[in-house]
Amino acid sequence: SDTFNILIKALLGFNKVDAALHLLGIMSENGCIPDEKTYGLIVGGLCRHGRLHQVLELIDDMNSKGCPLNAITYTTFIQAFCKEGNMVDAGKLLTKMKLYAAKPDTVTYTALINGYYWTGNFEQADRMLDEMLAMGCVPDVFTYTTRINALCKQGKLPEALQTLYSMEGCKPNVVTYNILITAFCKEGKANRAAELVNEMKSSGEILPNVVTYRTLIDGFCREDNFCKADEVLGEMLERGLVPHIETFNSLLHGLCKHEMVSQVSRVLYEMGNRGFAPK
RNA sequence: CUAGGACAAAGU
Repeated sequence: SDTFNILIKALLGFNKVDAALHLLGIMSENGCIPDEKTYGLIVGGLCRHGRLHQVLELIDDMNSKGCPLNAITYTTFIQAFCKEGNMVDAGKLLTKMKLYAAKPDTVTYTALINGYYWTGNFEQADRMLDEMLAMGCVPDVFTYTTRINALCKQGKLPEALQTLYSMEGCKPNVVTYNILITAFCKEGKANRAAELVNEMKSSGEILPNVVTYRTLIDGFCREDNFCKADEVLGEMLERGLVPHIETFNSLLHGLCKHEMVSQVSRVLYEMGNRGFAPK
């Protein structure tokens, strides 16, 4: 069944979910028993395509074959509901999962916490975190980052920063910082955001990525600080990162408005260098 | 040797 798992994984990589399902059938016909991973792969594929009803059918099939869902597969399924914003079914699944002695872990809880806060249910998100800790699961970067995101979305930036600086057992990464950078930019504090970028750089291990730069450039643009935005673009290009065409456009918009002609031509030149055609 | 969880996306 290892062989089949490799094939199934490959098919799913090409989004060939039906072909993978077909292969699952063939497997059984040939007396090859799908294992937990086989099912996990297929559930993941179905979830990614929003075909949650078929997952339910598959679960029946699994049960009849004496192969109950394991923790990973439960989590995959739970997360699919979270992504749809269907926290009712996500919560039901969690209950079921606990009943079946498949212990929810940090990944499971983080997915749920993220789901609750995206749907604006911050109280429940906090409760999930409490439950997670009570169950002895250790928060990791993903958990902290999700929590910081929730605080930011509620406008609690001071608390978010406090959380950043009190992380234990793991270190913030570029995503953690990006979330805070976004939050400051949205509050019209692009300068503060830029400080955070410097802070992450000076940590020596975390490098800004395209998301970081794009966020910061947009932040400066919405404050009409196109000089700074242009500076950031320059740094980005120096580092060999490729901005999205929209980033160029939003910057050009501002530079034109302020009649910063020489910089406009320079940006256009840089665009051309990178194979972007103005459109 | 990686089957599951976290981030941005302008102007008009």
